[in-house]
Amino acid sequence: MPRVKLFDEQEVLEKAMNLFWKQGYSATSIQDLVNHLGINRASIYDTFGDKEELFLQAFQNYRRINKDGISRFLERESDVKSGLQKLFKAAIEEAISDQDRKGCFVVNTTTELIPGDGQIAKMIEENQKAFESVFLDYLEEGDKAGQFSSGKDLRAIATLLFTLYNGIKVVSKVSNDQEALMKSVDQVLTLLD
Amino acid sequence: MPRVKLFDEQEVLEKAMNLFWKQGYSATSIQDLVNHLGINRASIYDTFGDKEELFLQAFQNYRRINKDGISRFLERESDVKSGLQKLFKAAIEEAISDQDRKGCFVVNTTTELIPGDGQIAKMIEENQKAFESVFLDYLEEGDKAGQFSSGKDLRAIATLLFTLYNGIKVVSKVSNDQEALMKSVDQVLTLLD
DNA sequence: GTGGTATTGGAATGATGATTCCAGTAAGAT
DNA sequence: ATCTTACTGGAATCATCATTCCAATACCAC
Repeated sequence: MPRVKLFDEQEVLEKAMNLFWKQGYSATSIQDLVNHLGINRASIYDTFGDKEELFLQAFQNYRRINKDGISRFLERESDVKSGLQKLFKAAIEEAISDQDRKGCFVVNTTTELIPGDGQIAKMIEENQKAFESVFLDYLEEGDKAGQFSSGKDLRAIATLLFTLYNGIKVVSKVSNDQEALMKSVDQVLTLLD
Repeated sequence: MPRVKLFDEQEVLEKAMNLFWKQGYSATSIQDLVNHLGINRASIYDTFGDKEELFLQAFQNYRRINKDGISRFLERESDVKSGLQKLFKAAIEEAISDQDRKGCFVVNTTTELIPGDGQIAKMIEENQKAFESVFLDYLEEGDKAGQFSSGKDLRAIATLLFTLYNGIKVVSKVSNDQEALMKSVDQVLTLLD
C-alpha cells in the first residue's frame, strides 16, 4: 500500500475525538485508535505522544469546537429567550438523533474523572466557568435590552442553564422523549418572563 | 491467614458498589476488586459470577438504596416545595462533601454506556421512569393539598427536576460552589409558587 | 476427632493492554 | 538519481487484563 499524502493532523485528531467521545478514555485502546484513525501506530505516538496526551488534545479540540459553536449560535440570536430555546432544542435534537448516543464529551469525561486526574479536572473547571460566563453575558445583554422584568438573579439562572444542559446530555443518552425534555426547558425559560 | 468466618455477601457487594461507583466499569479491574473486597479472587467468581454480573448486582444494589432513600425522605416532608428544597440541598451537600467525588453511580454509568449495552441501558431507562414517577407523584400530592396555584404542567416539572438532579450530580464532581447550585435549585422551585 | 465444604493464597492461562522498535517504501527536494 | 524525511506493516516487549485451577487450611455438623 503506497502512501498517497501526508495525513491531515486535524482530520486525524477529529477521528480520535469521536472515538474517545463515544467510548471514553478507559474503554478506548490504542488498537481501537489504530483501527479507526487510518494512520500507523507509530505515527500516532510520533504525532500526538502517548494515549493520555492524545486524549487531552482530542478533549481540547472538542471544547474549542463546542464553545465556538455555541457562542456563534447565540450571537445571531438577539432575543434571549427564543435564542436559548433554539439552543436547547438543537442540543436535544442533536443528542437524540446521534446514532452513537455519544452525549457530550465534556460531560462524559467529567463523570469518568477520578480524583487525582489533575490536568483534566482543571480543564473541566475552566470549561464550567467559561460556559457559565457565556450564559451570563448573554442574559445580561438581554437584560440591558429590557427583555426581562427587573430583579432577576441572572447569575443563578446562568448556573441553572448550565446545570440543565449537563442534565440533558445525560438523560438524552437513554431517553428518546425529545418532547418531554423540551417542555422542561420551556419551564425554565418561563423564569425569564 | 486463617479464615475467621463466612463473609457477609451484602457487605462485600457494597464494597464492590463503592469501587465501581468511584472508578466506573472499565477502569476497575478484578485485581482492584480483590484488593478492596477483602475476599479471595475465586470467591468473587463463585459468589457473584464474572465482572459484568458483579457490576450489574452492584448497580442494582445502588438503585435500590438510592430510590428507597429518596422515597422515604420525601414521605416525611408534606410540604412539597420545602421537601424538594431539602432533598436537593442534601444531594448537593453529599456530592460536594464526598472526598472521592463519586457523583451518582447511575449518572456515571449512563455516560459510560455505549450503544449495545442492552441490559444496563434497560435498567437505566427503568430508573428514569421510576424517578420521574416519584417526583410526579409527590408533586401531585402537593397539588391535591392545594399547595400550588393551578394550571401547572406537573409532568414537565417532574422531568425538569429529574434532569436537574442529573446535572447537579455531574457539575458537583468538579465544582465546589454549593451556594451557586442551591440558588439555581431555588430558581426552579419558584416554578411552584 | 472426622468428613465435607467454604475459603484461602497463589500460580497458570491466554488475551489484550500501551509502548517501542525496525526494516522497508514512498514523496519531495536537490 | 539520490538523499532525507514521513510513514508504513508488523514484530517485540513487558505489563496488565479476566478467568480458571489447585493444593492447603479452617470452619461446621456430626
